[in-house]
Parts: sequence; C-alpha cells; structure tokens
Amino acid sequence: MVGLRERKKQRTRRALVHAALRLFNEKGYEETTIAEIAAEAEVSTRTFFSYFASKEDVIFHDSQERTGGALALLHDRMPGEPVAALLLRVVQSSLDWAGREDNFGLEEAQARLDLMMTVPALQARALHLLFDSQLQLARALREAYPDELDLVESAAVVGSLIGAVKLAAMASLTGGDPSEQVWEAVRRAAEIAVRGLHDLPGSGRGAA
Amino acid sequence: MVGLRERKKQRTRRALVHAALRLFNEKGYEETTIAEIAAEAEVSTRTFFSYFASKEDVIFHDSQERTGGALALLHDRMPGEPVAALLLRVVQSSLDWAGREDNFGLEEAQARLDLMMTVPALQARALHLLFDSQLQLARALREAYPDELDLVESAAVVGSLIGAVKLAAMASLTGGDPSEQVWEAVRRAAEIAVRGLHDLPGSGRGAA
DNA sequence: GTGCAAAATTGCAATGAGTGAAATACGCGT
DNA sequence: ACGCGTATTTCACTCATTGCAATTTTGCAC
Repeated sequence: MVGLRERKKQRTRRALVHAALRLFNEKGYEETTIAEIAAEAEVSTRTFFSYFASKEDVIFHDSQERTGGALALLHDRMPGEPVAALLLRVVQSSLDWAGREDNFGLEEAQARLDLMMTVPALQARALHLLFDSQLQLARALREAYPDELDLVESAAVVGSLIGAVKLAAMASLTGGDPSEQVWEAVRRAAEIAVRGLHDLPGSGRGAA
Repeated sequence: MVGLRERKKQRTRRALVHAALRLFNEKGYEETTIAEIAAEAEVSTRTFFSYFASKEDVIFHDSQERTGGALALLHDRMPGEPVAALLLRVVQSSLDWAGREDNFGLEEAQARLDLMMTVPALQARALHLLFDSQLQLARALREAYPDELDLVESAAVVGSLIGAVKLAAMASLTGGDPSEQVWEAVRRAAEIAVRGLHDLPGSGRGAA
C-alpha cells in the first residue's frame, strides 16, 4: 500500500504545507498567493487544488484526526466514570495533542496557531471546525451515557466546557500571557465549567 | 441631518439587503452573484462594496447593535446582583431580540437565520462574530465585578454559558425540533451552565 | 523490458469576488 | 445659478477556484 505513488503524494502534500506556512509567516496570509505556494513546492497551481480544496485548508489539514482522538476517548469511557472526570480527560488529551506536533516542527505549530488567531478568515474557519467537532462530541457523550443524558444536555455540557476553555484561552492569549499562564487559564476554566456537573446524573462523586 | 442624501443612502442600503435576501432564498447563496444583487437594487456592483465589505456582510449588517444590548445590560448591572442572575438576564434579553426583528419582516428574519445555519461560509462568519462578542462580554463582565472576577474567570463563565446555549440550540435545531423545544433547550442549557456559578464570588445566593 | 490502464499533473480558459483610480452625477450651501 | 464635496459609476486589474482536455507518471501484468 505504501508504494512510490503514495510516498510521493505525501511528500508533495508536506511540501505544500511547508511552503504555505513559510510564506504566510513571511509575507502574511492574504498577501501570499496560491501561485507562490505552488511555485515554492514546485507544482502547478492547479495541483494545489487537487491536494487542498482551498487556501484555508492548508492550515487545517489535520483537524480531522485531532477530534478523532477526543471522540475515541468518549467512546471507550471507563464504566462508572463520572461525566466530569471523562470530560476533563478529554481536555487533557487535547492539550497533550497540542504539545506533541509530530508532523511538523514546534515552530510551525506555533506559527499556525498564530495565523489561526490573527487572520479573521482562519479564525472563522477554526471556530466553525471547532463547532462541528463539538456537535460530534455531544453526540458521542450522549452515547457514552445513554441513560443519563439526552442530546440537549450533552450538548449543553460539551458546549459549556469547550466554550469556557476556548474563551479563557483566548482571553489569556490576547492578554499576551506566556503559554505557562495560558495552560493555567485553561485548567481554571475547565474547572469552573465542570463545577456544575458534579451532581449531574451518572456521576456518583465529583472529580477534579 | 436627515437630508435627501442620507435618506437615499439608507434606501439604497435597504434595497441591497432586501434584494440580496430575496435572491439568496430564491437561488441560493453561492449561486447568487454580487452583480445580480446590485442589478436588483439598481446600483453598480462597485457600489455594493461601498455599502458592504463582502457578500457575507449583507447578512450580518446589524450584528453590531445586537451585542450592544447585552453589553449595556452588563454595564448597568444592579448592585448586589449575583453573577448568575445577571447572565441569565443577558440570555433572556438576547432571546427577546430574536423575537422582535423590527427592521425587517419576520419572514426575512427567518430566512436569514436559515441561511446562517446552512451556508458553511455564513456559519463560520456567525461563529466568528459570536466569538468576538463573547470576548467583549467577558471584558464587560469583568468590569461589572472588578473585585470578584479576573479576566480569565469572566471569560470562562461567559464562554461556558454561551457555549452551552449555542450548542444546545444547535443540537435541537439540527434535530428538527420546533422553535418551542429549541427555546426550552436553550433554557435548560443555560441552567446547566449556570449551575456551577452559584457559589461564584459575588453571588450571595443562587438565582435561576 | 514492454505495454497498458489508472492516477496524477498540468495548461488553459472562464467565472466571480474584491480593489484601486479616474471620471461623472448630484445634493447642498451660497 | 455656481462650485464643493460626496456618491456612484466605469474601467481595469488581481486572485481564488473550477471544469476540461491534454500529458505525464506509476503500478502491474505479461
């Protein structure tokens, strides 16, 4: 399955992402044209679109897998585990993901985050993706606790948690805090959001 | 101040919004070109862009004012009012806004909501705007309780509440529920999110 | 190795969003 | 009626994105 064909495709894909990221940070997102990215990766502009549906997609090429992990956690929840504890594990695992970044260097990860935060178009796209994943998480959570939660409740719980974490992280980030404090902000936000969940059905006792 | 000049401008603006909405619902958002909208409103395509920065903006032309109301509520909070109670009032007032819709007919309001929910580009934009307003709300909340909350906490609280409401509403909407049940979902979500806030500094006693 | 079919790449043309600048029309105060 | 300043239009241009047909590359069988 990993024939030359596949390897070559992956190489091109990476080249495109790499080139795009480099140019975005060098000249800015709007200022960089697809033609330039393609040239940098040594393919035609037309080929760019056979790898990514749009300019934005270069930035979000791996968002799929990222939510997959969270969904898996919800799916294989430990029997008897309180909702609050499970959700905190999801948050934790998500934070770990951000710490890894195998595929691309830490610099590129940072650059990407920066772009997502500053370029309005990307910010909008990021929020949209995040939102979709939240809907998926809500469905998964509901399936994990089919007798204790209905869909609206799981949605409220997931939305509350992610919403709190996201906005707190953003507030901290825009405040210019170092990643240390951003992490701490996320932790506190999660705690606040989860506070109301202790007495939620399916709990037993609190967690966190 | 209300010379012919001003009146004419407002008339054109409305004509553009009206034409756009009509065409969007008739042929779909993507399928409608700016040229068509401009033609319908009897102006040049270039003029369209002197009124709205982009195609999307026609849909969100009044989003500014909508958040203004919520910010005002936070600003004039009643002394001694618990955080939870104040936030619930914000949610309530926001729901009322959706009920009114003075500027344009109920049909158009409904059509607009439908577009925002279904067209990905608009969905993304809506989320972005919502997110920005949340940051503003967080700042306002912090100023309303300067001694009891720091920025991260207010962000967590606001994000949690809005996140819960938003996702619950969405879950209910995509489930095909009638507006009756959507309203109920929002109410329940707000309650869940607020549950953890009762023992938040500045409260005193609970509210809901 | 050769040859062939599938997959990938490319060039080209076309559509539509969005922008900049110059030319023009028009309400407004005098 | 006259001139000023702002809308509006026109024209020309850049760029994202897509459809299509031609071309090249690769996987595989003989």
